[in-house]
Amino acid sequence: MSDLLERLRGRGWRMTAQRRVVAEVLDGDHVHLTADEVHARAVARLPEISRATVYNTLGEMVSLGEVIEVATDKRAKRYDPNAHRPHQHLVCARCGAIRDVHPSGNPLTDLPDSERFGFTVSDVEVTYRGVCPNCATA
Amino acid sequence: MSDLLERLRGRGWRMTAQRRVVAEVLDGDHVHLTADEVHARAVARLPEISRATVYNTLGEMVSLGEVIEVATDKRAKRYDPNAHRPHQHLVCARCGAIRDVHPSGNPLTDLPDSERFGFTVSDVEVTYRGVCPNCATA
DNA sequence: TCCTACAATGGACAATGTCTAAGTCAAGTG
DNA sequence: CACTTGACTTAGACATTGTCCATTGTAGGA
Repeated sequence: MSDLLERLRGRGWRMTAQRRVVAEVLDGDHVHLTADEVHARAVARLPEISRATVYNTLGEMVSLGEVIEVATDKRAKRYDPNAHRPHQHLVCARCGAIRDVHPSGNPLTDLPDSERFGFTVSDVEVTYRGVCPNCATA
Repeated sequence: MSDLLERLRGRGWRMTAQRRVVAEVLDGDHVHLTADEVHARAVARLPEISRATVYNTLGEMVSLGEVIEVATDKRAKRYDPNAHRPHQHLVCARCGAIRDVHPSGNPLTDLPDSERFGFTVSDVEVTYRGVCPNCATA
């Protein structure tokens, strides 16, 4: 369990009911919700919360570096509260389930200079795809 | 230079003016256009072509395995005609330029069994991010 | 040349995300 | 504790990207 809300408080982030609810529904391990899913869950706790606020709040948490935006599916962006430890993602091609994974080694070193085209490479994002145990038996 | 049009013909794909134009504007190395960009370029050659046709045609080329869908930016999908050789992508964080790159080793082997959660992992997609030479000097 | 199944069209619709103007409130100040 | 102010929230219009469908057109075989 991470502690998204605590991390945000610790940064002197102005706290409101809306922001607290967004942080609460997003927190946890292997959590990768779309903005709409976050909104749906937030509404369950705070019916007046608007879509715009959810989008704004998620965007700010990303800017603060406390939440990561991931593009594991090609439709909506997903939000991952587990920003305190570098990790990659493993996605089920059938049901879309997502797990956080930690590959051995540093994928950055796999890119030789001759393949860098003069870029200053600073980051790498890896998405593994496969079939989860649940879908494999079905 | 790939030869997208030839590959498609070779598969007995029914050829029309629209399909030919889409294949032509998409062909080349380090080409990663969005559907809208493809449409804009196609219209320049064949003004009557509709958006739906471009989407359909791109979707079919992907189904045939002759074009790859990539999600390097988090907005629109991009289409890469270089499907005949496995490769990854290097993206400039400032201008969005995209290069095809070939990391050493197989990224799949970097994921230990203990991190596979019982999945049958079959594929991996890697996006390197950095700043291109052009943007670095500006 | 004619047929017919497949392809293209255009416009409505859907999903996701952004923006704005006006109202509301958290938190520091006195 | 009330006041003030700038930041936050709201609702809904708008923008972008993508999908669907009924109709019209056409590639390619008979």
